[in-house]
Amino acid sequence: MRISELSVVSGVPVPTVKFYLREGLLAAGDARAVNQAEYGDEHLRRLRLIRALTDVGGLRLREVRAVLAAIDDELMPLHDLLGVAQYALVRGGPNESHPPADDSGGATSDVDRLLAEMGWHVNAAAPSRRSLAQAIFTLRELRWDVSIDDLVRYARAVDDLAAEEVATVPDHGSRSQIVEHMVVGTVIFEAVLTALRRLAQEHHSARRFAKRPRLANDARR
Amino acid sequence: MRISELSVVSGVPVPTVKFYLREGLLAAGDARAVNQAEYGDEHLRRLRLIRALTDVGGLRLREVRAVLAAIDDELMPLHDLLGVAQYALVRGGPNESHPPADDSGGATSDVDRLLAEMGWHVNAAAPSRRSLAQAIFTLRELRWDVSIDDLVRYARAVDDLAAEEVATVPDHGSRSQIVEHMVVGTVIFEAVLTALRRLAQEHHSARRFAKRPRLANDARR
DNA sequence: TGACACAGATAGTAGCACTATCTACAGTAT
DNA sequence: ATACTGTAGATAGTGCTACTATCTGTGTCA
Repeated sequence: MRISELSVVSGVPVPTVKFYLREGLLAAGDARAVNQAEYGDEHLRRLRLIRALTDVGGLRLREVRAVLAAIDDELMPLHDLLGVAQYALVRGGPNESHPPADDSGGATSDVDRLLAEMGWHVNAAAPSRRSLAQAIFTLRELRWDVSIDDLVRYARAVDDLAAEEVATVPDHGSRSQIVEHMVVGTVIFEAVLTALRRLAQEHHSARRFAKRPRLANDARR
Repeated sequence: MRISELSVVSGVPVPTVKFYLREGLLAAGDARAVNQAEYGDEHLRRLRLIRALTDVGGLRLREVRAVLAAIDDELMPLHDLLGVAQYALVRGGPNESHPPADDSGGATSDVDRLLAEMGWHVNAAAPSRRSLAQAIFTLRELRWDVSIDDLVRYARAVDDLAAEEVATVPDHGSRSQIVEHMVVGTVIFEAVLTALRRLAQEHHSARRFAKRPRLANDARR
């Protein structure tokens, strides 16, 4: 497969493919001559993964790069991989410098209490701890009271889901397949979950706030 | 309150506050003289909301503007507001032009089937429909089979949550309070849910993949 | 009265994700 | 042999976003 064909089947413009090559997101093709290279299925697959992570997952290329590096790092233990993927994912990673966010409301300790309540054992440095604390802090700043019980309710809802997701990671197959499964599961199913929550909200919101329930096929806006 | 004080208590630099004023995200202060204006609590509150939406919710300013406009539009029916908020939220709104994404896998009709299965009545033009279909399509492109049953499992997990969220929207208080509640609930709790899912994943992943399970005196539920 | 803060305006910056163009060469069609 | 198209690799430029800097004229307050 030459670069133009790769471009056509993936839907990614040739200059962009070249850009990804330069950026090291995509391995170079098999050079046949000084101006000819051959690309295979693994290139197509990687390209699709990159676009899935950016378009659906909303990752930036820097984050995609970190995830791909973790996928390709044969030495990285499997149980570290999720952490790396998540670290790459969290909004406001090493770049966006959130201020230490004076935690006078005790959002951080609320997170600790929640984890204890749920029996979740999570690395103290897990970036999601900080995101969660930040979100709770922000809610309180907007005068929204969030109790541990509220959080527990949310936590229970995702607990089974997460357990099942982890359980469905295959234990056979090549390492790269397993790893890709975990990453895709983390990133893309997040989009799925978000979309579903919004659909559910719209349904319940319509039932509560709509004056007369419409014929249900009303395309407004 | 003068602009410098507003800046200090909100943690937003003065030039940025000025920028928001220019952009119409923040109402002008009460002018006392040609170079003096007074800002009140509502300015602080609005400023905090802007930062919450951008920092925690990950919205762009254009989207924030749309949400704020909806909040301030006294004529907009309450049950349309969630839609507007969501429309502003969806990745790839009017700007990022996703291709129609040749839906040969039938992701769109799967979404329809799922909605029927759940009994959810959702506007045909709801942007979340498209996001969900896009995510499903992407998963299948990555050779991940997603069944309706899988989706239903996810949907059930968020159904109760969404119902409760909608139920806790107060029916008293000023319109702007109600509206702000809905927006904050949609946007910020999404961040909460995401963080919780990742924490749960990390816990379950550690239990499965860590070589030696730790002392593990964790009574789950 | 003199240092300082402020409003409003214009201009500049940094980061991101591409996109365009150029050169030199290679394969293919005629 | 010659023209044409495609390609690798390099450098430079674009469009967008979210600020950030600086300037001017003015007002406040010690």
